[in-house]
Amino acid sequence: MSKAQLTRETLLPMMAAHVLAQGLGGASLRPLAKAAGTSDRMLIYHFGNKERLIADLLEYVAQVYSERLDAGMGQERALTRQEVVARVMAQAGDPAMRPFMALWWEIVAGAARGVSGHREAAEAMMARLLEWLEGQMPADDPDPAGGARYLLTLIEGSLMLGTVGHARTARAGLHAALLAGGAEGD
Amino acid sequence: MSKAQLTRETLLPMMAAHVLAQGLGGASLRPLAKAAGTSDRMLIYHFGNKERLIADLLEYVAQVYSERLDAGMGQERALTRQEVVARVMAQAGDPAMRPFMALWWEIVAGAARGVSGHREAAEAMMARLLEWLEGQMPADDPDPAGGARYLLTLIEGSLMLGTVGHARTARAGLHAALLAGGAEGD
DNA sequence: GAGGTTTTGTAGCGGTTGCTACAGACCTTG
DNA sequence: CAAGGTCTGTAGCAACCGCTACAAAACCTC
Repeated sequence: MSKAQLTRETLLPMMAAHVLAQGLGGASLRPLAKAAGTSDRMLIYHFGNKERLIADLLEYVAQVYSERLDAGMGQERALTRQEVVARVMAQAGDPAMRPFMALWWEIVAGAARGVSGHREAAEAMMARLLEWLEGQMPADDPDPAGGARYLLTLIEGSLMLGTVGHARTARAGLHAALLAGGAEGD
Repeated sequence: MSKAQLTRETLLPMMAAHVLAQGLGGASLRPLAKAAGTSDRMLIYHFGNKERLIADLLEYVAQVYSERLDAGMGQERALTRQEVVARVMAQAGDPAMRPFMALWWEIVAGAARGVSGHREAAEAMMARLLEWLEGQMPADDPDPAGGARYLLTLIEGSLMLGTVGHARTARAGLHAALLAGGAEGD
């Protein structure tokens, strides 16, 4: 075990880190291999071709994302829908999440173009986030299932507007959404 | 005028068509030039370098998008917020819009990575759409400005979920959003 | 230790990338 | 017609792309 053995499982985390930092666009074999401490030759050997490598890599990223959500699962429920949204937006706005958000939009773009593996990964991540959101809905919520879908739509719209320079618009949108029938003024 | 003269203005539309069809990812000089009926040599001559070319191209796309919104501006206002959303979603779901949506997510991804020109183009398009939405709000809406921002957030979230295989989730989210305090059942 | 399979390094192929050097065509101005 | 700028075609550079041929290690089994 003096030399770290190189298998798909040991390779994927290091390549995922590289893709998070550098983006999917520039994810070519040689830089990817360097980040994982191997050669392009070995990546092809282990994954067959680049297309399968990227698909496997995204599947791995989706799985890591799932596990991270599970880790944050334990906390007590929020009391209102606003609070649910505020928590998620705060977490997504965390600078540590920036590389992940950047990768996320690349995955969405790939899904829109039909690039193999992208839609699957994105779909899995959204399904997981939806499930998590359902578990986070206030205990007295009249419609937790529909509400979670509603909040997911709002949240993702807000995140997109935020990355595009319209954070202000998104904030106003959330405000109008969640305080429409609410108690607090302003 | 036997030979079409090649200026930035005549080049941009043809390159925009190519990028809409093929995506930004594979937008390299030679294919772009071929689509525009020139050589890579001339593209560099007219735009300086690829970075500026893409930035100019996206600016042009944003402008075309603006004009298209203006063209659809004339119709009478919707009567309810639901109707506004339904119209926009129907238009965005039109197969003719698919290439544009695919390009859109690539622009968002570029904006998230800080690629030059992407954030500007995306911001302009969202600003334009927001303005358009404000003009489309029902005449009796209690808060047209906030409502437009709210609907924009919802719509963009729905579009993203749709391209990622979660159209069903988006539909449920919209349903929960717009019929929550509404009058009509189902 | 022989034989066979699995894993790895070296080198390179044909193609594409953004960009440039050079020269010739063109068109305008004197 | 000459001079000088604007425009464009040809050719090519150095770097990179995904991928492969070949051979040598490393390993496991008998």
